[in-house]
Amino acid sequence: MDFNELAELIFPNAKDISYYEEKYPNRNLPEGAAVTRFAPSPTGFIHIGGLFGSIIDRKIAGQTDGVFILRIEDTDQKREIENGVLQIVEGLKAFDIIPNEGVTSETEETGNYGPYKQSERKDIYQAYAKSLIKQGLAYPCFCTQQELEEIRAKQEAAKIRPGYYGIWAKYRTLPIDEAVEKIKNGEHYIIRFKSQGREDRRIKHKDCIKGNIEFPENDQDIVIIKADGLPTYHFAHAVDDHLMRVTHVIRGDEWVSSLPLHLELFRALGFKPPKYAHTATIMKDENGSKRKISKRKDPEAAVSYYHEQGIPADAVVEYLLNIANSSFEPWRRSNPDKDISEFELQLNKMSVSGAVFDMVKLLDVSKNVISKYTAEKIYEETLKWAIKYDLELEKLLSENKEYSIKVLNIERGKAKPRKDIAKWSDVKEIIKYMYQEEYNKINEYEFQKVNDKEEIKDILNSYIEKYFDISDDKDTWFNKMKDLSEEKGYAREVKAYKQEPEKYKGHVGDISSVIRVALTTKCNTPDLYEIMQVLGEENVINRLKDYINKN
RNA sequence: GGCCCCUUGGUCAAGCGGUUAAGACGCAGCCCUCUCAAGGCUGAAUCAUGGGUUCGAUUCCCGUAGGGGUCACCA
Repeated sequence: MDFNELAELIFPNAKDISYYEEKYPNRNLPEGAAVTRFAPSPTGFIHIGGLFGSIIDRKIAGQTDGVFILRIEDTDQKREIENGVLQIVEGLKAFDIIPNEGVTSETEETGNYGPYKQSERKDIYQAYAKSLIKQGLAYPCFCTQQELEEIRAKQEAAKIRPGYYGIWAKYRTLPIDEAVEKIKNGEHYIIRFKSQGREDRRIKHKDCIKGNIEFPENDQDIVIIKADGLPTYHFAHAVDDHLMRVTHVIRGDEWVSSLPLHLELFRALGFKPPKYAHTATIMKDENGSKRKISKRKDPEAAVSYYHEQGIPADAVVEYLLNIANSSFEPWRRSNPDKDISEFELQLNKMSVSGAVFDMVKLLDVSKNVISKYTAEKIYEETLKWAIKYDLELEKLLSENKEYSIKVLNIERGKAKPRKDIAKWSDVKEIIKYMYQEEYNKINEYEFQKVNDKEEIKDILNSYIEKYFDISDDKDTWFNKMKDLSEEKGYAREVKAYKQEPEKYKGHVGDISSVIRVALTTKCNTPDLYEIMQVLGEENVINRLKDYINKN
């Protein structure tokens, strides 16, 4: 009996690996083109960290004219959820991340290096496992769960490194004949890698982000094929990334500790290892201390949170890009209108330690992103959001499309656009009073400095009678405000008032505030002149008279 | 506990042996022909710690502390 026969017995139908090597040839890509992949498990909605990684993947591939693959790692069937793949595909699409190759829906995919779901690649993994067995680099292990636990218990008692390695690897030296006999007897087994590594030797590696790292060699005989015939992550990683001709493996830094294993696996399989880029974990600040952002504890860990809040996908992407390369922000500043695909991301400029997720900063980024949108776009996006999350707003917007766009256009579309919307859920509060039926519902007027009812009514009456003319241009309009101020004993200029406050009842700002509040109920609004223009002559007069009559 | 990584203001960070230690968010104040959102200006605020090396360390080396990751037939 020899390794060949053992391999045949275990995987009688597996093809020779040369079949796959030919089927998935080297890619014909320009020099320097990067092939990247995002390889999530279909276990739920996309996590902010997953989104972060996929943005990096997309960019690195995109800026080198390479290929970005979406592969599904569904080798743990216990953890799978229904529609898991679709959630990933749609989740990425919402952030405008479209892979060039790989899975495109629950059942479809595109590209010549598939299948892109690991559960459909069983034959491939087995072929490579068989090849390893033939070379004496893998072997069947018949340990039961209980035996494994016993080994661990002994190791713990003796205070030595736990694991399946060296003398603890019970079946690594089992004579082939005995292994064959056990298999023929129907004993359960899995396939382990026969590590050639030694713990007292060290290996060096250069990570694209972390730089030089050094650690002891791997000597664990890890499982490569599980009892269900599917591979473990480590084995699938080596086989898939080799066969898909991936050049850059970009993944979270929880994987760095398995680098020695992966490197050894690539060598044993005769593969050229890819470049690795281990990205720092996004953290959450909790009472002053950092911890990994958690799907369970932190709502903002799930990308669905941003949809619910109405934070535009562009903004989230820009914020994340900011965390990825701090040079993004100055770039954006000097290229306010360029597409982010023109920004060149550098892996070696990425932070090695995890950044605390900063919602306040995200909102600031978002505010800037939105300020560049047209009123039409804001209308469309807000409506889309409202359809899902605020039916009242949805009604308001869809019943008054033209008018709403005018409202949203106040102080917009110029060199210094208004920056008061950070998320779609802000919009309602900001524009509400511009709609008559909503205005009617509000009974609180936020009068501040001038709050005597008779004084207010007097100012409003005079304004309607002597000064208001909707066809005035802005300068004329404002001069009339000043005239009104003067008439009522208020300073024409704020400065004049500040110099001699005892001479006046207030200043022109106080007068405009009275009109502003009567018109909008609010003391803080965008430009009053523009508001009046959008409201129109009739509405302005009605609202002012309404106030006078009601009070 | 073993192994690996990390440590510049409240947060994101630039820096890569000699700097008044950038910038952004946030905060405070002032300015801006009406409030607010902006915008402009100004300000408070940082090199975890102890040893080395060096003429000189935020920067290089070692230790300490703190933080993170990882030690599965999960990825």
